[in-house]
Amino acid sequence: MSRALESGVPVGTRSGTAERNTAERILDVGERLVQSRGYNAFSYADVAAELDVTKAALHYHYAGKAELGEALLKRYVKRFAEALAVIDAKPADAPSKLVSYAELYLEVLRRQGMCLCGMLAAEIQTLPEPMRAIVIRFFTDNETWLSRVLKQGRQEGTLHFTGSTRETARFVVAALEGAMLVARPFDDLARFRQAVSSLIASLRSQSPAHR
Amino acid sequence: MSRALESGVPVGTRSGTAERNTAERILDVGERLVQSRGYNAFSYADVAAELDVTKAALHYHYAGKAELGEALLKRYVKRFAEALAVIDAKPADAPSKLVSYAELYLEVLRRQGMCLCGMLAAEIQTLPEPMRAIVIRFFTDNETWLSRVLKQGRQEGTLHFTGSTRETARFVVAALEGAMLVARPFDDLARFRQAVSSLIASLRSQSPAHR
DNA sequence: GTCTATAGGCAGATAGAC
DNA sequence: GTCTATCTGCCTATAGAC
Repeated sequence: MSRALESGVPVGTRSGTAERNTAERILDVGERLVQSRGYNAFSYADVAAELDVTKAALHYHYAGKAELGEALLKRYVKRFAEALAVIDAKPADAPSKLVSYAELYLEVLRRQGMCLCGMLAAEIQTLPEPMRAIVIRFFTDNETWLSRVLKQGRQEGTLHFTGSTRETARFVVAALEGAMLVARPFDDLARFRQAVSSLIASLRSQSPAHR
Repeated sequence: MSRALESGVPVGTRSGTAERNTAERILDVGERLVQSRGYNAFSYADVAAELDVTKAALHYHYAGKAELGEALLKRYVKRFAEALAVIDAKPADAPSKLVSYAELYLEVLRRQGMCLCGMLAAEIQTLPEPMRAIVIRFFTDNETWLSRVLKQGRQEGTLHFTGSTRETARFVVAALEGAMLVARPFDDLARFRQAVSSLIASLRSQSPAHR
């Protein structure tokens, strides 16, 4: 399911001569830069240099930095939702789905990146309003998806937790985002994997009250 | 213990006429700005305007932005360590210590801020090397402290977890940093508190293998 | 210690030619 | 669609007066 998070090339959007839509390639570079350096530490000049075009060309495709940020954020959120749909398509128990879910994050981390929305969450106070709204939406959508998985796990008897499914879903999102955040300074994938193991193990274990 | 994280005024460092050391007040403002906006989104001009001095005055106290960043980071780490010492000073069971620990984060969040090192972790790729080293040190020190608390909890029988204490300590740090990160876009303290509840509840519950 | 003044660079953005 | 040229503004930083 990691495919869905990579830079897909929809055949129907190929232009006549260009190898790829410039608009799309701008998003690719911008997304990677924001994920590695942050929204406030990347510039039109960075993107332009990497694509070997001028800043003016970027402004043709995206009016300003705010619009570019909004566009790449929208695409990221859409792709993430598609990745979740892929997980849903295949029947699996709840713990397996959680592992698949964590692997989406792992794929991003592998490319030295932070979850785009996790990065933007840190910078939230400096973002244009439209971007803020999408970041918030990303988290609530993830919580909703996880709530369903957790509910399934509770019914299956494969997962055990004391709080509500919504509350626990929020905890899962927080734990994974935090695991990425902390793993990056150490440049250590193992740190992230261990955190995922601890998280899933804690959701498999049972409360003393239930014994 | 939240006191230790606020702007203390060491009496011995008062100057003759000034109400406070300017150097210290610069750190206060800089710290708050980095915690709310990030290292890359705050400037000497911001700090100068807030203190009603010129940028040149700031350069007298801290040669450049990198030195200012390093100084406020060092102070933050030192204060955090002091706060942990305060928790240690009073005998308490492991779960209580975890609650006290989480309250350190809550105090920061109350002021609309992100954990300074969590914020800098997001921006890690753009930071000067000396700052990176201190951020990493912050996390390892926290893990070491938490490892002791978790070990205590295991011995007391108040905490249960399958992985090693070090591994679980890393999970706790990740979960708390992530809970702050995600709570901020929602501007919702309750979100953070719920995540803490879920975390501590999951550490109190027992693995099926132990039943 | 703090100021004024200024340097030099890069940011985001626009006009208009091709 | 992409370019050159340019604008305005803010950034970090420094020199030198007080």
